[in-house]
Amino acid sequence: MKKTNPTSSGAFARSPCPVACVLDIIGDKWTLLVVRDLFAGKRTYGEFQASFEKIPTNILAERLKRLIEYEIIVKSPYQQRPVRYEYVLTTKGKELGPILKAMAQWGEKHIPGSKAISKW
Amino acid sequence: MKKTNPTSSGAFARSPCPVACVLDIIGDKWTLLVVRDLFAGKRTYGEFQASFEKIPTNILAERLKRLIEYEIIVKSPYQQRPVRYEYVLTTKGKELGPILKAMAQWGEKHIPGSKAISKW
DNA sequence: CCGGATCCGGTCTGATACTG
DNA sequence: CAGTATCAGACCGGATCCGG
Repeated sequence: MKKTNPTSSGAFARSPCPVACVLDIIGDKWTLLVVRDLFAGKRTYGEFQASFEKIPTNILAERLKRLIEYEIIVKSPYQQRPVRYEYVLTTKGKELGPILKAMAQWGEKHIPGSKAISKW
Repeated sequence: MKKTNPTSSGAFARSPCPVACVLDIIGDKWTLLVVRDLFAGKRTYGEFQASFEKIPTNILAERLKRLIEYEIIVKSPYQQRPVRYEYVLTTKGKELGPILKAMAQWGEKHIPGSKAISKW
């Protein structure tokens, strides 16, 4: 088993452009939304699912795997019987903050009605 | 005829989160790549197509339309007989610069081998 | 119940061919 | 050169199913 290649990830892997490479990792509708939730303090599968945008469960599971592979988050049990997992941003993951911040600022300025959680 | 709904755009339009709204506009593999090219000085359809990542022609045409709708770029003829068009960033479009810059910085730091064009 | 895996129809992508 | 048309296959998203 090699790839299963979710979200056509890897297409730009050899691009010399860092923007293209980054888009290969986070360039889809859902990934950054999960990262946003992590910045907002959410940590569990259920919390991600409960977000306003209603990410489908299979997509969420896939994106979490991807984020782990890229070492943007780590998964660890925080409770036994029943076992529960939490997802936490790594240092590398936290450094995505400026991207989210830039997006939020652009959105707040150009999309009426949007209001940031200002927690990046 | 209303829909054609490219790239499932509009799904997050009513989200209160600016990040989600922005991802609705630029949250796909190709859109920001075109914007990147614009920042890099490219202006014509052919120049976008010639980029390293080889965007499919139908996708390019669709994304350009979207960017025009969102007033991120404008299209105008710069030559007659034969007529030639150029695409130029609006002020709103240029303000996407910080997002690209943040992505480029993250990419340069975390993806070995990538080198920015440093022109944001 | 919670955290996911699986199934499946419909939509979108992307390669190629075609047109002005 | 600047797109439009076409079409198979990949992917999304909703529903459902399953293990602990």
